[in-house]
Amino acid sequence: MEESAQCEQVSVIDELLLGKELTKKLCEQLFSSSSSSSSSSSSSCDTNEVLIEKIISTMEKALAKVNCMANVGESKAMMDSHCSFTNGSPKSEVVEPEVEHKHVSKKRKTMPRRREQVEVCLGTEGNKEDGYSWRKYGQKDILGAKFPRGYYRCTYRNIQGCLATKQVQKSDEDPMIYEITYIGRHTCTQASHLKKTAVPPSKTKVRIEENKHQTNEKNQPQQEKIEQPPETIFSFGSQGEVKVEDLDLEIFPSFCFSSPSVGSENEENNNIFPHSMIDNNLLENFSSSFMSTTITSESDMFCNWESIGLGQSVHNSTSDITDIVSTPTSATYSSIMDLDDIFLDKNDFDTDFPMNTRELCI
DNA sequence: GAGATTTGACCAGG
DNA sequence: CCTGGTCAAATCTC
Repeated sequence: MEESAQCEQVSVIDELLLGKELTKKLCEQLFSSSSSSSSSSSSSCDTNEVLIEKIISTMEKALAKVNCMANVGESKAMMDSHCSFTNGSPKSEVVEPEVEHKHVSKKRKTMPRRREQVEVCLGTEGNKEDGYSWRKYGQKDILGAKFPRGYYRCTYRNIQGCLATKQVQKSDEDPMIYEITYIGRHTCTQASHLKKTAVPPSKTKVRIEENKHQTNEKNQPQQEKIEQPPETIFSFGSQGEVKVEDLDLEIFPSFCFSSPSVGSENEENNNIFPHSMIDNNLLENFSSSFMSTTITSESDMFCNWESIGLGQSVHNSTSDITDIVSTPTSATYSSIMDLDDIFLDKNDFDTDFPMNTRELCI
């Protein structure tokens, strides 16, 4: 029994390593093809798609094995407690509002939920840059942190029972950076509304900065609080980063964008990114799939994944993603929670994943 | 006056 | 017992 489990584990690792290699290959291909000529992607696209299919296939195999192992092994308990989502089984979804209310727990920490963390460099308090309306309900000095952490919940919590919350904390290193941790998903109407209208918050102008050279162009999404001069900036790359972390699930430890493109206004976004950030096509894909997105199955996840890193060259169905976005969270990925240890190493992504959004998305 | 924010107290996990 | 997360009364803003 244990031997077979070990064999399975090895084969899973093999699958994942293969996936990693394929991903690298794909990245190299994407990077080189887009940097050489942005318009001649048709030939490489075919190859890319093949690669993508391989990657997806590899991942699905690995996941199937992991699931299999999990069902047999002792990790099942962990899976269950971690809102196991064995392929869409509604049996144990993420703790739903009713459940949370019943226990009236003042600590949400232990509740299984998906977390998203955005680390943006921006000049405002970061309260509404994601387009949702939040209400502050607490502030706490955190041990070891210079700045207090602010606790926000969805404004429509009482009205619509939306339990989305977020925590905003200034970075110790750079006070201009706010670490925002999103907990739970919006179940309120603004979630779906935002997806369609994506009304940018008003007032303060925001622009994307590229390596300290402000690429202030046509798009200047706005923010609500004007505590900053008009120079409110979102930065990416070397100065600032957009970091997405699924703290509980840790599929993608982090992403760093090195050079954002300034694209046309995107109307479709339902996510936690500041509107301005969505100007970037990649971010649209990225955010749609990973930020407020709910991943409901392995295949969904990999669809998302494919839409994230590969930008437009691969992404050919926004409606799919939109559908995914509006799907209830049921965290389908507990079975691969720890995969980043063996596959999605942070450094690998930072260094091996050449996500030059300008290259990819123009 | 309604809604948002502040802030001290409370609660529960580790 | 310490700490983080939440509550809720007081206060502020529009």
